[in-house]
Amino acid sequence: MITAHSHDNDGNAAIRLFCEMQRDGFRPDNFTFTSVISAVGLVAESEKHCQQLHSRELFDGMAEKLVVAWNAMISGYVHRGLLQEAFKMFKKMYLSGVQFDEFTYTSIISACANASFLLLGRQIHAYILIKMRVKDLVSWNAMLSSYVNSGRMNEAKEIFQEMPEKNLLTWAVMIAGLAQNGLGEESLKLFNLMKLQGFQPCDYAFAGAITSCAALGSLKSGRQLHSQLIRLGFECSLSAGNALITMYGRCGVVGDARNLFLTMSFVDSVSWNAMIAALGQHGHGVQAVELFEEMLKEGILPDRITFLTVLSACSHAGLVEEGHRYFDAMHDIYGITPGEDHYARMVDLLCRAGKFSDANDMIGKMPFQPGPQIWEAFLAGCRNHGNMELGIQAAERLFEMIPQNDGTYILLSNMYAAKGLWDNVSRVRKLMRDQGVKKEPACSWVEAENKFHVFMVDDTAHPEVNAVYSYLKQLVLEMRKLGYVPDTRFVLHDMESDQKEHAISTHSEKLAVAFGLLKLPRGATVRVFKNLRICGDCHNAIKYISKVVGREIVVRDGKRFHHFKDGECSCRNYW
DNA sequence: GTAGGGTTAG
Repeated sequence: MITAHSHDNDGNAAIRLFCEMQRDGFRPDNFTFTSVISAVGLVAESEKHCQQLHSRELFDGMAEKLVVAWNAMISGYVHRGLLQEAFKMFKKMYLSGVQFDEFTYTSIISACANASFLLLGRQIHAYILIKMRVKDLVSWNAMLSSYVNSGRMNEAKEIFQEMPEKNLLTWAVMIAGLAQNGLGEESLKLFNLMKLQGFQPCDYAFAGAITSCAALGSLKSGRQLHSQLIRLGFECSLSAGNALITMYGRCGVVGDARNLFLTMSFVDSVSWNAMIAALGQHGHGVQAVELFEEMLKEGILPDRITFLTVLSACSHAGLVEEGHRYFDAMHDIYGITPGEDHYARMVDLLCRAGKFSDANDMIGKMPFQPGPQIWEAFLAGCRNHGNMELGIQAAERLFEMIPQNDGTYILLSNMYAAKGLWDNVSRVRKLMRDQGVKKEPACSWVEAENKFHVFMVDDTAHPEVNAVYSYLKQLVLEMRKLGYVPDTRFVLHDMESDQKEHAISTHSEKLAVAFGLLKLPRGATVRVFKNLRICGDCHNAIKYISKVVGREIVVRDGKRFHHFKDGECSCRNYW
């Protein structure tokens, strides 16, 4: 009977029965003890029917400790989140010479997955791999997801290869893991392989694949996945639906995201957060804020992420007052303590708006030391407003905190270049070289003719690059007639001025835009993606291009979207 | 008598 309650997850009922049993004078045996240990493990300390009953005492009192009892102890600890205790028990078990079985392994793997005890996890993992060749599928999956969750994708791939069998969950974990770790193309390949091997993808696998499309900007594959999803009857899946909202937003079609959001039969706070984020990334700050207010009216509680997205939305749209109001409300009304990330959004909002002294006040009010996030936001704002003095201060802090971060050097060097202080530019560049820091290469890509075309600066690798350059030349002639003047302040090295013009004319985003215009059907919107922030001259040039060709051009850079149309950009130069 | 694996939002 005690076991039955334990199986029903009713730990308290089992404990009560055990107390009765003892009161009536029955002596519990090993089996009873094990069940009760398990029952105690199910219940939180504060909710336990009998506070005096501790699994550890029961365990220590057992005359003969079989593997089952050890397992019950370990899984109880894991269940209550006492991971250190679980590891201690595991070690003790090893020292006592009792052989582990698959129950032991799964509990301990799960403990490794739940914590950042990665080092310990690795030792145990190595041990398990050697000691136990035969594992069941669930243990393998637990191991796989612990690697995926800690971002160790090479190890995860090894495990995935090594697994003697796989199920739906194995595939889903791997597909989502690749998506989250910047390996979108591999993730989509795996999704197709899954189907080829006869597995019908579940909605979690779909969600992972859709997330990859969002990262890559592959609207085409994203739409295909959406229709497959409907055909297979997963239309109501929350995780897939939420991933789709993000995918549409991140692929530049925020209207499609909104349509989906409005027609989904179930939504949760993740859906709301995703939709608010999509609006914010496209610079629709007012709409984002309105949606947030609607969320509150519907009685849905905002969380930390909701506030991050709302503050970002305010920042991209210059809604300073609203930002302040929500920042205060977060703590005062919703009881959420702002983290460094929330403060960083506020600093970003204020600096972007040129309110540096307010930003400094904000930093002064922080209950902890400002970290890299704060100074990065500060520096970016200084760069936008050409505030050299404060920019240098922020950069110095960043050099101390994260000397290997390429962005600091680049922003600082950009600031000097914009003012024509070329000596300082070369000093920063030298410092960067001396520190062994490499700039992440800029690249832009565009989806056309069923594949992605990637362009680097001054690209020579793409097979059709000559056609792109000659088309760009033609475009520039037309643009100049409308008043376009190349802005060479955005070159990073000092050189002769015609060389500077050449240098900016080959920026990757210009190449990708030109290629898209050449290859996509007449009149179709061109959607270009860039890994870093768009360059100021490119931003200006693409405005002119949109006017010359009479087409809409959408660029997603590392931070946000720019919709170019009729010579204007949706960001209204606020970015 | 003991156990366990997933997803979506920034």
